[in-house]
Amino acid sequence: MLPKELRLKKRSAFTATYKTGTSFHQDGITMFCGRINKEPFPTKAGFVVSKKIHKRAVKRNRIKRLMRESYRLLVKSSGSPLKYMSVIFVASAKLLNKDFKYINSAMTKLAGKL
RNA sequence: UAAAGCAGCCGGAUAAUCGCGCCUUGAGAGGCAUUGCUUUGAAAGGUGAGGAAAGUCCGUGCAUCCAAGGACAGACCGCCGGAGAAACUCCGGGCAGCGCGAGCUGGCGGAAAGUGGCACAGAAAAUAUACUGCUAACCACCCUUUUAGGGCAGGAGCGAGGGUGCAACGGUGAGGUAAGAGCAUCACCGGCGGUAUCGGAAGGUACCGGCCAGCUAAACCCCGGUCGGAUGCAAGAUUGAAACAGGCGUUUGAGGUGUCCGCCGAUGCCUGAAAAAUCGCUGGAGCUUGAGAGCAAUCUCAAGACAAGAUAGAUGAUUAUCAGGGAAAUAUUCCCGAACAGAACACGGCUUAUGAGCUGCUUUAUUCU
RNA sequence: AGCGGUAUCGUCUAGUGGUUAGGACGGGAGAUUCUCAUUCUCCAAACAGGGGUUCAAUUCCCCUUACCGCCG
Repeated sequence: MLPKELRLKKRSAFTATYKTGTSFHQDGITMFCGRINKEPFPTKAGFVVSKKIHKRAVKRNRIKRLMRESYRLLVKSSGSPLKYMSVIFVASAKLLNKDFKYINSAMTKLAGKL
């Protein structure tokens, strides 16, 4: 789990990030990026796993937690990215029953764009 | 030994590193200000998903609004007794069905108040005798003949047979008769009613009676019982700056309260939204242990502990060892290390999903003593 | 989290205790034409799954599954 200041929380912030439109895709994870950051605040991150992916909450939570843990380790090793104001990671059905290593490699590739 | 039945338990453990939510203590820093208030908060300690948290199928509490009156409608329940706040809940008993048995299952009032339905087949599907059919005892008729014999189904009698169908107006056997029939005949069985008796009741048992009443109420309905209604914690309360919405006086066309009577609604004057924060929010019809009452559900008493409370939503990631399981195989090696599944106001049930096992009691079969 | 609704041929739908489950579009075959279109004839194709009530269930009742909606 991330500390509070690195989490994207408000609904308005989510819709604003989606509107900006820059997005990247890698191995079942889609990354939406918000506006370019003008001040050196750390990027806020949000994680989305839709109900369409799986009906059961346990499996959705598992994907979400793995993505979050991977992002946390990246922040810990290389510092918080500063380029964008916000970033959202959206999972697809491809990630069902995948382990930490698979998701971590995908997240690392995406983080290279930050 | 094998196969079953019932009741119950468990829902992994330990350690290391890196993290998150909440609570307590709170170094330090900032602001107001003058030794108090407030904001932020390093670090430490504590604590952090379930037996179903699920489905939302029932029932409660809690909250707001409407109404607080009457009648009707409506919804739900339905063998008896008990438990429970209540329940499409639980326990015990009865009855019916299933099973060799231990046991299991049951939405289990009324079809003799009324209405409706019962396709196809069948004579007929509910007022049975319209059809087919049986009968020459009786009346009528005919023939032979003489005190009777024969014919004839017109009258009359009969409800037995009619292959159908889920179902045919009690069943089987005997007696009886012209032919027959529950036929004021008989035996056994089924159903109905009465009496006696056992039981707290549902109901059981015995005897007697007349002689029969199809199925369907998860069709309408009847009987008995219960129920203020609506909305649901995104209920709702408080704080909160500006565009825009709510509260108080006058009148009856449309609208609302399940419907009707009855009651609120439309027009003029005064105060406040959304986002956000705090509360609601977890100490409870609760949990554990022991004693007592009861066949049991459950209740009573005593002691003890309380430790999720998030809000884009924490309870995680990686690694090692062990319990445990599987395979090879024999002093070891390899693999797995789970299944169903994640709190969102709380509780009582029901239903559905679920891995590897363990414990106790009981039944049946086989073998041995 | 809470509260509702729907499910019928490939698609859109009708039916509501006894039906050969009807229709339209689409598909296939044939006829008409020199060929195609149009038109005509014929054919195939469905009651979401499981259990119960009933003589009989797409229909009535219960459970499950899938989909959709409301509420900020």
